[in-house]
Amino acid sequence: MTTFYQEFQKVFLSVDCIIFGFDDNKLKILIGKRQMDPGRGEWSLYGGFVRNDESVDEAALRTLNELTGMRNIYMRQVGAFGSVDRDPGERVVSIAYYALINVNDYDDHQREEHGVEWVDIEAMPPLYSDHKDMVGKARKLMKEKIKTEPVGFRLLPDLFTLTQLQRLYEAVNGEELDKRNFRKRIKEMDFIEKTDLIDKKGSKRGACLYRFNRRTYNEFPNFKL
Amino acid sequence: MTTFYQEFQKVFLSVDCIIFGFDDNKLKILIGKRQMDPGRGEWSLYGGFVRNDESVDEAALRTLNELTGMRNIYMRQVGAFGSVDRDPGERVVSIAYYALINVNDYDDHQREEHGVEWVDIEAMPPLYSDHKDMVGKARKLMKEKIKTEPVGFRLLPDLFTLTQLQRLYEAVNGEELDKRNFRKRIKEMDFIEKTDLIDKKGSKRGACLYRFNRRTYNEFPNFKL
DNA sequence: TCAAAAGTGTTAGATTTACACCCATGA
DNA sequence: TCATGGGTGTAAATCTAACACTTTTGA
Repeated sequence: MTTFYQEFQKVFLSVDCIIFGFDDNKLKILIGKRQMDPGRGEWSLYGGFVRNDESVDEAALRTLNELTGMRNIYMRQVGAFGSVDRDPGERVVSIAYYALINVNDYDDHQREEHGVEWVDIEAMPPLYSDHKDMVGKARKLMKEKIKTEPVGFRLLPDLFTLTQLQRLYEAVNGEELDKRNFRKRIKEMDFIEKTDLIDKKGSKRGACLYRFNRRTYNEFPNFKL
Repeated sequence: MTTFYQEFQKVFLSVDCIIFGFDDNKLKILIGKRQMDPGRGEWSLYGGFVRNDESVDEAALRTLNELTGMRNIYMRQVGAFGSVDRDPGERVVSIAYYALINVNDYDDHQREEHGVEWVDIEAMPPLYSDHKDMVGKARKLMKEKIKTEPVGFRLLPDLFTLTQLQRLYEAVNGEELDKRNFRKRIKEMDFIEKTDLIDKKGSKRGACLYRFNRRTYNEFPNFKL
């Protein structure tokens, strides 16, 4: 293979993952204490380096899979973070990605083995390097996305109650919603199907369980919340 | 300096610029025929490589300045493009940026020296590598941005008519707008100031010239179009 | 004198928001 | 029996969208 660009400098390229979860009516992200230098012991996003035989997106998926063992994770790019001094040792440019997972699908032992924890996004500790900026931008993008595309379901179990769904949107938007107006809008979306199953965990009376029907959505994609 | 990451591979990192302009009631971008291998002769965005002593954002600004001689250009990151084979020769990951400039501010001789042209975005030729994807994403992001932040003025002269402003929004949104409704909304925005100057170029009767007042906007930032 | 762009208000319909009570159940 | 969350409809207010004619002037 010919080398075309000898005169230019190369950089290390990494990916960092903002992994969102929803639990206890709160939006959470998965962070851990860095186990490597530089920055050992500081709270940090989970990341990895991009290899030469994989795309940047593939590197992010691989990294997510390494951490969670999960596949088919919803993931979107947040952007490139490229300050000169963002890594204290070497020039490392990082591409941030956010992911949406259902916390119940993530095995707790695997989580502990990797030394990561679910942390309430409203009560995040200081983070390593520019990771706080990454989280901020990821959150903003996710908030916009979840308004216009049915991706919020990725944060919930397959079966969920309308109150759970409402609490999710409240956590993401940072404001309370009116129960009746919220349910009115849900009713208009045929792809949010009522099942005949009842959830008894959340209340004494029990609440109907719903599911997202992707088929129906694809036929008539008119999501708006 | 210590090397922490010896085991990982480095990549070339470039920036590519989607430079939007507005002329002849059409949204345009600045592209040129590649003067280097690989891809010599193909239509391409203007780009450059990231140096180790500058941030990625700085590299984009430097590249924009190299091409246009302009400073204080409005510029936002589009994202990282990192397919393995996006560059036929070497592994090059590129960070795309879009910029908004007023075509009148760009010296035509300088433009010709760099061999770039303003091309109607609705009639773009095929572009080198993944540049078409970059343009698509840039356009989508710009379209969203221009709805909620007063950045469209960057594409117009300091003094502009309401018809010019309307044509700009029509070009970006890809649909015609109602003149009366459009002007009603403009009137509500105090930071779009009517001057007592008249433009006689666009019509026989003459149209009032307006300007964007950033001070007023900062006091009461309520833009929405 | 006429073609071409500038400028100007009103109304119907659609959307959004505010709001309060009864129900079923487990503790 | 009572505390807790589940479930339901209406009306006012706001926002959006549709629509047509007069003015000015250079060619």
